[in-house]
Amino acid sequence: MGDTIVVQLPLDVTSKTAEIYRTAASLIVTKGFNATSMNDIAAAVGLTKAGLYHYIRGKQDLLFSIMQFAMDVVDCQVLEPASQIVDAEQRLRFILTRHAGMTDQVKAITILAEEVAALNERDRETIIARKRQYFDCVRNTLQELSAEGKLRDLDVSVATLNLFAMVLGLARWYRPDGKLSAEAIAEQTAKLLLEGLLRPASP
Amino acid sequence: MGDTIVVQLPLDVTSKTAEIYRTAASLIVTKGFNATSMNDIAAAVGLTKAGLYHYIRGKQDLLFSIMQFAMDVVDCQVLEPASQIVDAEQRLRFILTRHAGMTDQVKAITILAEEVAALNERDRETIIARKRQYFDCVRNTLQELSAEGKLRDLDVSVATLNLFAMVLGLARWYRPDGKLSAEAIAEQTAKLLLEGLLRPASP
DNA sequence: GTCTATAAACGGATAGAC
DNA sequence: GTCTATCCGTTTATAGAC
Repeated sequence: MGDTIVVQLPLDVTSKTAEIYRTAASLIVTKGFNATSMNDIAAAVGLTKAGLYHYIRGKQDLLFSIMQFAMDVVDCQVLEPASQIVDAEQRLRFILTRHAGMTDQVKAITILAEEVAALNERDRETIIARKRQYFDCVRNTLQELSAEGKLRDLDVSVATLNLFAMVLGLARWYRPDGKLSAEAIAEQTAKLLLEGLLRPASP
Repeated sequence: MGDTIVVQLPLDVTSKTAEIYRTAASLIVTKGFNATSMNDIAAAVGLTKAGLYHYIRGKQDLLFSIMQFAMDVVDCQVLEPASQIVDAEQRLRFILTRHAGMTDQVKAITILAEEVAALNERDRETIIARKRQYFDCVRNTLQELSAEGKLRDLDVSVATLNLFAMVLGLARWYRPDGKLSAEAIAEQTAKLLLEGLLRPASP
């Protein structure tokens, strides 16, 4: 349970572009997309605004790229491994702890949750479709648990949305300098959710 | 349990200013504060930008007023009645259902949670202080429950933050035209949280 | 690749007529 | 109270030199 997450990144982390994405993501998380200017981003990576434009097509495009990157991470770190777990309860446990445990490392996931409104229509559809895959995975898992009689008497869709609200909320208030480690918080959150969702083992 | 919430508003709802607050709040919730221009707000209330300035001092001031209004509602609809409930478990139940049940009516509460960064320093301190009162009320309630042995083995602070994430998240995804009523969703959410937080009754 | 300079548009806010 | 017109700062984005 205390195993380190080895993030197999779907992008060359050493490239300048990747550095720009990471820096921009960090700024956007703290200030919000619209309050973050290209000047801010350029300065943070040690460039002028014009220099920055050598690497990216525009601000909209930058946001979309960051979100695609975040979805890539979710896909290969959570969704793909989860899909290979046959037992629904184990799968849910894995998704919760894995996602919660990633929050301090991959800030871009917060952007995925909060800045969809800033995308243009075409890009928004793409991102929403990818997010829906994640949502459906969790929703189907709860559905399975319900069929197995393991779920409490809850509406599956509402429970899924509630679950996401709590897990995505982590990135908002978590501070690396707090008294609890990211792993400890992830475990606490997973515990609270699992107790709330699952019937107590009876036999 | 199915009783209607009679909102004793701390502001004259019929005034033009109140209409501006409501309209602006609605826009800010969907587009975000920085992406909402004074032009957008003016047009939505049927005025020009200059006309709008007859009613409000500026954009920053508008945001602060909306947040103060939202906190007034929370105070007199949730916090004040809750403080008169002596039993901690009953108090928690009340806070959860009451807050969750308000989400479709008072959109401004979402702004309270998401746009604090857009405030100037002085106003931000005021709002954060008022929010802390709410947070502390819930935190103390969980603390009491813990002392009574009714709480599961959870970190009280983390549990409180998790609780707020889920409850505040409601306003983000709730749609009035969905298949479940606001009350039903509020009940579901409260149930999930209470089962997750409290030990099962043993005797 | 990175810079200076600048275009073009938009934002918040105000002056002053009616 | 509401308007037209305008000021001024900021923003995204580009042109073109080095």
